[in-house]
Amino acid sequence: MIQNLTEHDRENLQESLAKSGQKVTPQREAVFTVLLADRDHPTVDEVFNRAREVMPGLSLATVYNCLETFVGCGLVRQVNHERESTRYCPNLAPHAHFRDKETGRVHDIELPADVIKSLRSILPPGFDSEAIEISFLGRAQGGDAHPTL
Amino acid sequence: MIQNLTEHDRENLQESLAKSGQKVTPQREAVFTVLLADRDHPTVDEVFNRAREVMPGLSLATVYNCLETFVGCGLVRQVNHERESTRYCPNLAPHAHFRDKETGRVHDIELPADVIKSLRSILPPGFDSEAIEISFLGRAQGGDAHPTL
DNA sequence: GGTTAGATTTTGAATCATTCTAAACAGGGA
DNA sequence: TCCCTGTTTAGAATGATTCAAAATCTAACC
Repeated sequence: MIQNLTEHDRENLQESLAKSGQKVTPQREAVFTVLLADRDHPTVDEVFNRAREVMPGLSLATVYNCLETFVGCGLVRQVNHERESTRYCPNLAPHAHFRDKETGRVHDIELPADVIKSLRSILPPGFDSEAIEISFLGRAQGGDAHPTL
Repeated sequence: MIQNLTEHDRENLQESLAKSGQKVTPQREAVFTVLLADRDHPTVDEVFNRAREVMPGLSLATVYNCLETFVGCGLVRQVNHERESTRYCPNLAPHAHFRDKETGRVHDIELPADVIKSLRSILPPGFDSEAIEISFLGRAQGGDAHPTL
């Protein structure tokens, strides 16, 4: 059941693309819609399959292209775990990831500003960090206690 | 210039392997020696090339095997950045990684216990974490201010 | 309406790190 | 010596991702 984009999301898409001189296309809209529909950090393949349901002619390469474009204009983040397939996450707020060893599912963990600050403070002088990535590996009980948002 | 293992390192190798019922072999010793010689987080290929200098017949598959074995018995850690080749790190103390955007080099950053604790504390109840991975991305000035340990 | 330029999409081939497979090898007991 | 088991080896296979080139689309201009 893939809903259409809300007015707000569509504008967000259109503006973010415009900022880097790019346009909204039906494919990009479809891929973006899929990402927002289920925030379960899908792989490219999962996005591809879901988007196909609504746009059967869509090609895998296009999904790669769209996702790369979105990452480029800051609409989504990549999530990697070791060398497994890259996953995609439309949550823009600063957050860490928790990967469940058993299920492989990735959960978002809110990241308070003071924790970020204390992390940055461990860098010796001369190290300028633009981005921090934090991921936990372990077991999450009661899977849905903290929905995968 | 690849030195031999120190008495201490050799014992460490031998004991760690023994714990999981495995033996020291010339290949494992060579690979381990390479890892300790330059702690610059080499890729498998780099390890392979360095180890070849001292053991010309060594095969790439064996390097993969050795490194996997070492990871399995806790002698080394894998370091991943996005989907680039996996790198290997013989630093066992808890530490974060800082990846220099320009050079691609990875630096170890000491990780104080209290920072680890504050990180663990952001996990909602029900999330049990066994491992945390932290990596910074940015620019490190004066490359060797904090040697790659 | 037709034309052109530029971006976007598509298909299929290519790449590259890693894993797998099956055969050769080594070394320590029986 | 002969097994047994673990290890190494070479090469094939895998799988995610990227690339290349042709096809398509869109918007702007005439």
